[in-house]
Amino acid sequence: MPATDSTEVVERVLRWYDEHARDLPWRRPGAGAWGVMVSEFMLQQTPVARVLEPWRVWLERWPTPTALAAAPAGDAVRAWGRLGYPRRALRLHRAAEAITEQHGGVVPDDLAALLALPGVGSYTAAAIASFAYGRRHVVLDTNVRRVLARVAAGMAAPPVAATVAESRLAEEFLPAEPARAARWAVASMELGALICTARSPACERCPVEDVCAWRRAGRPAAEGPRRRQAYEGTDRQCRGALLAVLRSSDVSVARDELDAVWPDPVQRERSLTSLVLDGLVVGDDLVGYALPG
DNA sequence: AACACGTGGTC
DNA sequence: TGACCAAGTGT
Repeated sequence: MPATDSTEVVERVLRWYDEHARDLPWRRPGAGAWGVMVSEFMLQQTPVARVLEPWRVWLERWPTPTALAAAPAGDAVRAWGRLGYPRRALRLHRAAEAITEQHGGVVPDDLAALLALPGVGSYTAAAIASFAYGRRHVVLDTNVRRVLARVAAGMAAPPVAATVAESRLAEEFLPAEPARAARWAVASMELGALICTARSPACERCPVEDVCAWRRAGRPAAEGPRRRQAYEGTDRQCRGALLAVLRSSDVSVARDELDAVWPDPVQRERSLTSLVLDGLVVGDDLVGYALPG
């Protein structure tokens, strides 16, 4: 058992959530499992504020997995807009095809079937099963990892890579009753997103401040600085520049038009090749380049 | 295990 | 002002 009284923490966080939950569109009853799934794809590494509008447009245009599967993959990539990581759009499209062909057009409700879908990893599978279907699963995203690290372990931040200890801890907090477990999953995420934030946590408004191990220890700083990945001048930035050209064009784009947006020819070639390899771009120097039909 | 993979907002 | 951060996945 953790030193922290998990039952008490869960109880208080659920009560806090009752009062402070954001009214996000994918949390409304009408959103459906597909609405939840689309939101989870869009929210991978992307802030809520930037997802709201693309999500609304997406669901209006493709209300079901089957509707999306019937559209060209390029339409999905274009509709993804500037959310970032456009491979997610491609994976979502491929997942919609798989759901259409293998699951009768219905988003699966069990972990194994969800995990088999492209772009669905352990977090997203648990999130869909929990949020859309009320199943009991540990939903361990960056918010929950941070909340548990602080409340129970007294650390400012969770380990860089997820550990079995974290999963075990999360399991101890998970209520036995499925509906309550699902509620805890979304509530603990919300606490991490609104109160127990990475930068400047609002402990004074936290429902579990007085039992938080990190708060009690005087909010000690994190261990070492985490080195982050560079972006400026990388292939990622180059790919983004190339794809931006193709996103904004309805017709095939000539090679020299792509050459104009990135100075280094070697990196440009490498990036374009990787985009084609990913399936985000189709074409060649002869016919030009475009998003996949 | 470590790295690739976009983009934009914040302090 | 640039470094950090945002509901991860795939290799």
